[in-house]
Amino acid sequence: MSTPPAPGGYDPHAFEPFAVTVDLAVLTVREERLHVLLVQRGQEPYTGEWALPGGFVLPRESAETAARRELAEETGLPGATVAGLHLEQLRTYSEPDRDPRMRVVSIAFTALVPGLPEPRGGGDAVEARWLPYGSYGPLAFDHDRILADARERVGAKLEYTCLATAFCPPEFTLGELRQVYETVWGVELDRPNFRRKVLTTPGFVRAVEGPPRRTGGRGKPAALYRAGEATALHPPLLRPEGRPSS
Amino acid sequence: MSTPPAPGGYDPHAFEPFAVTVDLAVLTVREERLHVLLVQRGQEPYTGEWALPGGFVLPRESAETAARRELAEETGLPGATVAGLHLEQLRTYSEPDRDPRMRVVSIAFTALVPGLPEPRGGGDAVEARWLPYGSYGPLAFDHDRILADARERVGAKLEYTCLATAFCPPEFTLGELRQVYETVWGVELDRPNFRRKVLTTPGFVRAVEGPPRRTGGRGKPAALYRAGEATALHPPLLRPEGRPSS
DNA sequence: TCCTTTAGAGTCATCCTGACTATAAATGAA
DNA sequence: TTCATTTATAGTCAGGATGACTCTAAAGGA
Repeated sequence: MSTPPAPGGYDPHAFEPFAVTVDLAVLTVREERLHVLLVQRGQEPYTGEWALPGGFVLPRESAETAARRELAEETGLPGATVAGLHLEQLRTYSEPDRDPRMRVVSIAFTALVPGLPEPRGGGDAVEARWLPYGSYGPLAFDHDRILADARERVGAKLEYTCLATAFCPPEFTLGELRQVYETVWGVELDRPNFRRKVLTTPGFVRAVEGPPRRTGGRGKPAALYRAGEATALHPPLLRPEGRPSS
Repeated sequence: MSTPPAPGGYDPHAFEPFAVTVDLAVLTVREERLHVLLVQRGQEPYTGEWALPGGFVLPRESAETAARRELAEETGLPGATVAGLHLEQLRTYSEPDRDPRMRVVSIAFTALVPGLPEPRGGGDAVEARWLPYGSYGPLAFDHDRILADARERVGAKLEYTCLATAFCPPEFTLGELRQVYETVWGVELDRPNFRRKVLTTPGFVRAVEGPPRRTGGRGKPAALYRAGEATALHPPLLRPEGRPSS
């Protein structure tokens, strides 16, 4: 028998309840390093420690709605930014003792973002910050595990989807796009080969009209591109060797 | 604020609870068709309709433990079979109205199995059966959606993992392995090319010693193989064209 | 005995990739 | 000013992987 002790009436309060939360692994590339959006907890348990943004799903919300709400609350990122964010479900963590308070099942999401404004704390979070991946002590709960899963998933998706453009601003150079791959994979890629692959994959990127060029960098100015309409990479762009998961 | 109305005390009964369930998309290949393990519901809601096996996660269980328990209960499959089954989390479905009774969040799993004994009903299930994918009316809840997601995921994983051997018995012919790909993808593959790809991928399959051969089939007897130690396919075995999702 | 079916060996042209070379256009240092 | 450095971008070339085939072997069924 699998039904909890509420045979016919489904009394929602008759059995020990689960809490359902969402956690967000929001990743970006800054200064050639992978960065993670973390918040400092303002409540028990793990008060003062770094954790992924997230929180309880409310009674009438879907998990994705809750994820956007919590992200906006805890990081103060602009509403339009959060609304337009591409969220993807990572997996659900349900070990019985992952939260010391009570039984909490957490649905984890991953989001990839280009450079964003500095976040600020809010809601249950004292502070919110971009930190380089791995540059922090152990996170609260099982959030280190979630983050590792997120990184692995993102690394894999870069191979066979056009997801890398999500890390870039609306207009970007091929060098910036290559940086995304190099940073997430932790390898160096051959520039001409990368360029060839991206440009010969139909719909991966679209050249921006006229010859506008990138300012600021060291070398020769680069042409600008926008994300194309393709979502999948056929054939894929495989990372060299097995994964050297930095 | 995201914390439910239990600021300091975490009274588990103080707010409207969520129920957490698991649902299983168990797939196999039978007679050149993809089959799904379904149960006929013995309880409200959707009494008498076909649904995925599954049920409530108990207070001290992880989702995966619950999935195995429910599968054993509802289908009567042998305990050893269920224990050794490779379960993979698919995703979690959390739309507020997906269950008419109350708020239910369901963690869906996918399992790939070789030919298995006929299941029987049990627990909340009146009956349990293998049905050809798509050969049934609408399923209970959002289970059609879950099943479609499972098929898509499995099709994708066949490309870049060695997962196809999970559909095969311990010893199998390359023809049987090819059938798995053809059935899940809904395409025909060139036999010599498929053979070359499988045999030149290190660790995909291991030839069984001595020249034992397959009985029963029409044509020339085939050599037998076992699953190798590899789990990933580098480079992948891509399906032809875009997905003709049957 | 043939026809059909499947296994399995092998060929060939094409595409894709990794490794390189070379040139152009910017910045910063000497 | 000049040069070294950095990055972008155009090519080349060989080898590997793939798709489309052909051919032979070995079984069962008509």
